[in-house]
Amino acid sequence: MTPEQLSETIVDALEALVADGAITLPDGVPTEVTVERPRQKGHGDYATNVALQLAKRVLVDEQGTNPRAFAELVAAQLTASAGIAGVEIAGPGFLNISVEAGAQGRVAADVVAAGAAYGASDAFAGETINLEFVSANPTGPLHLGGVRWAAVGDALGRIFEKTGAEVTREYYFNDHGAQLDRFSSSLLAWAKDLPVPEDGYGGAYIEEIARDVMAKEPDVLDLPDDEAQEVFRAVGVELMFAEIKQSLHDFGVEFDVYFHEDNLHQSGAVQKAIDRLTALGNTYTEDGALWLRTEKYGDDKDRVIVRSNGAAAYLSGDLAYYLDKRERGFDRCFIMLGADHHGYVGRMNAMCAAFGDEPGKNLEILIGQMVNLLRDGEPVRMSKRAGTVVTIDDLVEAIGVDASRYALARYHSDSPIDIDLDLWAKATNDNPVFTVQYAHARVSSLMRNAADLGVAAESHPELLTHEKEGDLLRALAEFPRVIKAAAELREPHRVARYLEDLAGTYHRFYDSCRVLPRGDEETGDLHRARLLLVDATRVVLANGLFLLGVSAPERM
RNA sequence: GCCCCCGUGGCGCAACGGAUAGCGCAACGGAUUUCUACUCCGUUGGUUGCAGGUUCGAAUCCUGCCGGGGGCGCCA
Repeated sequence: MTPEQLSETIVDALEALVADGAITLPDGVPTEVTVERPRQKGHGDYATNVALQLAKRVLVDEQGTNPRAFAELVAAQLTASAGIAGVEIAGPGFLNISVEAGAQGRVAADVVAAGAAYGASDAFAGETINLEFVSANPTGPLHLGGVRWAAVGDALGRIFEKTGAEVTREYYFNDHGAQLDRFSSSLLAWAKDLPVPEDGYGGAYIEEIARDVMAKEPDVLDLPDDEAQEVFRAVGVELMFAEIKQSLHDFGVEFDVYFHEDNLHQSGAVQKAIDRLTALGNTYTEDGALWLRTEKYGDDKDRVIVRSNGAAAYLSGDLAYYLDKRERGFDRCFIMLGADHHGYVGRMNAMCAAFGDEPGKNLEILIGQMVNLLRDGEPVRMSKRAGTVVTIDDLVEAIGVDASRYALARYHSDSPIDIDLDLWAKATNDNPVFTVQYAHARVSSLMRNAADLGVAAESHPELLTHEKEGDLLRALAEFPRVIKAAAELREPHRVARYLEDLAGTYHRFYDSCRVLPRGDEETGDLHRARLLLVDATRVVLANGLFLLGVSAPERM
């Protein structure tokens, strides 16, 4: 019996009590109730706080009651329900519920039958979601700043898809404005053997790109400087686009849309967005510049969108981009940024409201704290100007894609993280990604052995009565709720933590429950039932790793 | 000065307002010649930064303080 099914059973019990006239619920019977796994052993398989939640609103004989008295009524009704082995009242009015072994054991067959689909739900069905993440400037290779969201954003996308949403992954190239002048002048400076310009970019990649541009356009240095710089800009940016896309592809992240800021300016979309906001009365002119009334919608102050020299300010691109997404039909637009951009949250939400939309719903901005790398216990320092940049490719080269993605996705994005490269490269149990992948390999090995012995999995739910079998079944039943919570809270790390728990639970089961027959022992139903449980574990480990974009190896 | 995030055993972290705050590592002591030992069991270790408040119930919500990280342009 899964928590969802138990919730239904409890709702049915409440309805039966109402139908019998035992209680009155003026606000109606809830459609679902909270069912959780008790932390403490001895508190049953599941616990619910319905009695505490509803006690204030329930009437018995037209009178109010207290949580414990109400709990007694629910417990009596529930005890008579199918699949329930026992109910105890504890503390202020918790109901601790034990489930019959047969009802519990069916989970294994359900998981295996669902296969890759196990864990899916319709919690976000009908939602059209746009996820914008990474969006690093095309003035250099992808560095560590954007990498966290590459892993977490893609995982979140997979989680939303698993809960029924339609997801578009999108990357915004800021290929408009002064930074590209700095990029192209840096390339030109290198080509002409001049020092790195003020505010320019340094580093080995500038040299590489400049060389590549010169290889493609051998006569570039014969042109006047301004024309030469234009060639370096056009060709250099194309090369950067290609390199960034390749890095992301190698990282296992596929974007559906690469959106170019420059298009918004060329197509008139920026002007259209500004006109829209002006029509809504949310702009004004002062000191020769055009301002957006963001303060009116909760920002610290108003923001310039067209500078007094006539140039569009950076925010104007964001206005047009947001409007474009909304017009493409996205109900929910997510933008994932690093902590160094948290100052944008206020103006972006205000911008959303200025269009008449609802910040937090139509536009949701997620902030991820900083990532640092540790090598030999020492932080790896970065300087963009000196060119000592740690790139996504450097990270992958050091620990591989699987460990990189797992390491970035296993922490709450509100916490800054230090990635210890030595730890994440280890093949031991203190490396979390190893722990989970190893469990999958161990399970796969067992399945192979079973096939060699000719033992086939079979469902015998009533035979799975061992304590460790119960632990494993309950853990497997938890998976859909973990995914749902991860989606609702935008917290993919919950999936990783769950998998680590599951791996531990499996190891404990494995240690005390022999699965395959030994020697010339005859194969029995318990062997087959346990093998089904092992297969179910394999399914959940594989499905969970998939959500994180991490491979599930069959051998290690 | 203002804004955002964080503060939980020695270390790294978890816990959607619920019960005796969990997990991994480290430390100590055991099991087991193993269906992948890259395993399992046990022990030690906490006033959840501090002080108030809300609640039947607070690590979690609110206020103030202390400490750490990041950010505050008519740059992009």
